[in-house]
Formats: sequence, C-alpha cells, structure tokens
Amino acid sequence: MYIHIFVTSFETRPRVRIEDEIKQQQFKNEYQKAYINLMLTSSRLQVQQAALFKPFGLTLPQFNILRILRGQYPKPATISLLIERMMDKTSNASRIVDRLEAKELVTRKQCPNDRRTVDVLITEKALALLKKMDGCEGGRETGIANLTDSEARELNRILDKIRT
Amino acid sequence: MYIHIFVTSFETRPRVRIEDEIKQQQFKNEYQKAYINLMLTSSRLQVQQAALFKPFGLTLPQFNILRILRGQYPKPATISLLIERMMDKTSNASRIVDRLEAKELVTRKQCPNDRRTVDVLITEKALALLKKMDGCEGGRETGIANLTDSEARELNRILDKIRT
DNA sequence: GTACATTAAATGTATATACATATATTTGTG
DNA sequence: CACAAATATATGTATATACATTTAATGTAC
Repeated sequence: MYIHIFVTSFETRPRVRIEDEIKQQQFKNEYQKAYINLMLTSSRLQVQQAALFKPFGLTLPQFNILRILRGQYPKPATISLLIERMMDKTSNASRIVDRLEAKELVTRKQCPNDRRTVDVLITEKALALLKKMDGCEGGRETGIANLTDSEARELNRILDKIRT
Repeated sequence: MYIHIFVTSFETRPRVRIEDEIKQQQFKNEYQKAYINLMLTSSRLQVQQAALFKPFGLTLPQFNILRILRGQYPKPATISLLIERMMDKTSNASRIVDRLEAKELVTRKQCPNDRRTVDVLITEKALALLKKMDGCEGGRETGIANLTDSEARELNRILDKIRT
C-alpha cells in the first residue's frame, strides 16, 4: 500500500512489532502520538485490505474506480465524474482507466454530445468480478473488527473532529 | 500523498466536502464507516503535513530517513537499519538515499568491516535543514490539534486496539 | 577450502501519486 | 463569426510503493 509515515521517533531502537515500537516511544505529547498512531493504523489496514484484493488481481485504486462505475451502471461515467468521486483529485483517473481497459474491465468511448468527454462503462466481466469480491470490503475483515460498536462510534466522532 | 482509499459508498452522489460526503452516506455499519473515515482522515493529515514540508524541498519519506539518520548521528546507518526503522519494509530505502545523496544531504560509502553494507551518514547541510524544520512536525499543526488531550488519548487507545 | 546458503544492497518493472503541461473541444464575449 | 477563456482528457516527469531478481560479499557445512 502507499502511505508515507512521518515518524520522528524510531530513531534509536531496534524494530520489534510496530505496536511495541509505539509503546516504547516517548512522544512529545498525546497529539504527536495520535498522529503517528493514525498513520500506522491506516497503513496497517490498507495492507490487510490489499492482501484481500490481491487474489483478484486488482489494486485498491482500480477496485475503487470499478465500484464507482458499478454505482453508475448501466450508465457510463466520465473521467471527471470518476475524479470527483475518487476524492483523491491528484490521482490519475485516466491511467487507472487505461489499466482497467487493458484488462477488459471497462470500455471507453468518446461521448457524442460532448466530444471532450469520454464514456467509461463497466463490463460484464468486471461486474462478475466485483460480485465475487463483495465481502472482502469495508474493513470487516481487518483490525477494525476488534472494536466494539460503541468504540467504532467514538472513533468516528473523533476522526470527524480532526477533519473539521 | 500516497493513500489508497477503498470507498464503497461514493457511487451515486455528487462531491461536496469530504466530511459532508461521509455524513450523507449510509454505511453498512459503524465499522465500515470507521474504516473509510480512518483512510480519509489519515490522507487529509498527510496532505497537511506534506504541505508543511514542501517549502523545504523534502518528501515525507526523505524526511523520515533523515530523521532516522539524525538519530544515529554521528554514527552512520546501513540501508538495512534504515529499512528496519522505516517500518515500510517494502519501500525502497536505496533509492530514497539516492535522492538524498544527490541533494548532498547524506554521504554513502562502503563499510570496510562488511563490504556488503554501506555507511550512510547525514551531512551538516541536512542537520541544518532539519533544525529549520523542527516545529512543523508531529501533527501539532494539523487537524489533530482540534482534539482535546483526553480525546487524543482515547483515539490512541482505540487505534491500539485496532492493531492488536 | 570449496560449495552452497545467507545476507546486503542495488536494480528492474508495474502501478500509483503529485504536479505541470499539452491538446482538443466547447463556451462565452466582443 | 472570430477569438479568448474554460473545460475534459491525456501526457510527461519525478517520486514512491510493491514485489521480483541480480550481484557481491559473507557465513557455514562438508
């Protein structure tokens, strides 16, 4: 997975388990610890999620695009719409669609109404693939499942506050 | 920043602010919501952190390596040690060191004791740079600062549980 | 001490991010 | 209508991740 971890604190100790690393740390304060903890945890979850996806031959961004396209189906989506929904505006939807097209998971053709735009449509093959993948999604098979329902709720509240 | 967001839910609505996106969602459960929320939040924080680093001409992985090297200073570090401490075992320390070397922020020379290994040493130039950067670190200037101390503590507890 | 395994680092390739620029088309304004 | 601005997509380049392979040096077994 792709994540940059900005860690100021792993400078002087040997590596053990990541959680041990953190526990041994002396952080400047709870905020710094929370920051690093958040990066580590999201990285960990992404690795778990990617492992679930791997047998199906899709990367996470590719899967994400396919999910958006399925949401539109049977209507096509433009690249702009994909970028909008992807929420990572700087990621490159064109090239991810290139790869999906190469795998015959989407088709791409110029839109007649506005010839600047492209109609991207998910194929039957991709719909079948997604159907098989429904289940290994959304963190239920990751460490998130360790939480109680109220802890998940509290986590959501705190994360919302961070993004406020 | 590099983060893959696995979002099953942004398939049918127009994009507004990310937090609005989430609020409008109907998630399968709190777990799915927490998963997505975690990805979004860490992504957001990384973008904020990267923006702080940009004026100094360093990427986050490069900064991270330099911090490790400063922790070792005046001793050198081998590539193996950097990988160990980076905690992203699959990331490519050799090539990150290449770039730091090109910027004259580290030196690299074969270790005489074990000629397989390389001594990577942080330069004075890099130490001065890091000194200037001390301050824009650890999330204090990011959304983490929105939390109270006890919220940060609770967040840490919950994240630890996820990684258990 | 040679042969084989192990280790350290570098290199190769595919994918993705981050950001700038190019190209084609449409829209808007005079 | 002509021409500039805006829009949609694609392309280029640097960096990083993810993973496999290569190369050199060391360690170990016989």
